[in-house]
Amino acid sequence: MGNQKLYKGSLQTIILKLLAQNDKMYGYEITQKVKELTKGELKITEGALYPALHKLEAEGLLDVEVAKVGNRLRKYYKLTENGTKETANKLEEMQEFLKTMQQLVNPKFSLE
Amino acid sequence: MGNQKLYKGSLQTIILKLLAQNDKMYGYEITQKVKELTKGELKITEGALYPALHKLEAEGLLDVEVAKVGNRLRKYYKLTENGTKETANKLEEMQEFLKTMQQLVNPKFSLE
DNA sequence: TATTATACATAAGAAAATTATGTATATTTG
DNA sequence: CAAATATACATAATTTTCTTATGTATAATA
Repeated sequence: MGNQKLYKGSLQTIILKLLAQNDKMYGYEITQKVKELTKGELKITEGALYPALHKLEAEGLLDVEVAKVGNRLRKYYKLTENGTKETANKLEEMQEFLKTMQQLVNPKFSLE
Repeated sequence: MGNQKLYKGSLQTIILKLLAQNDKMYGYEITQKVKELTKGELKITEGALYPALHKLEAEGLLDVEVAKVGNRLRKYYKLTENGTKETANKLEEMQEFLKTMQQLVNPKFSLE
């Protein structure tokens, strides 16, 4: 389908950041929120999202809580204490990266 | 060794950008230039760099020219015509990504 | 009633790194 | 002058993180 210009490694940070802002979210909700916040720029695929959520949970950064809504299940994820700490780290790393890349890539800053 | 916060996929763009600014460069020179420009923030490892250069060459984005300096060889890479076009595309994509991520991650823009 | 949206999941494969080696020459330092 | 560091290439095994494709099932909408 290939629109995607999501650099590998950034998905975790996006998930964590959203959970830091929203307390608890479920998978599908995350995909919709990202689409909304980025005006369709970023589309998180399910094949990337669910494994990422499972991994973050396995690492102890997220807690999961299953809820039944109507007849359908939802898995609500929220940050653990460790997850909150890691979120801060990852956000800082991301900011650094953005700043650095901005400088490398920005045409106004191209003094060799 | 793991400092690295290079998001996967960004290395190609970095290489192309540097070659757009410097006409021709060799591998080792690229690693040093990135280190210098980012004040040590980004360190391009050889295991990532050389395969990336080979790939860009195989895709016809780079031309290579071997030079002998003293008793040691250098492989100078430069953009092909196609490479120049692709560089523009990749830079635009990167700019988009940086803008989008900035919005997602920037604390000042955290209205849910 | 058929399509689209909601909601989860996983498996095969590809892409792009990391980490560890290997080879060799040139320069610097103790 | 010997040892260490820097220069300069390379590749292989492994890991990480996606894409793409597929599967299941319920709810809402056209």
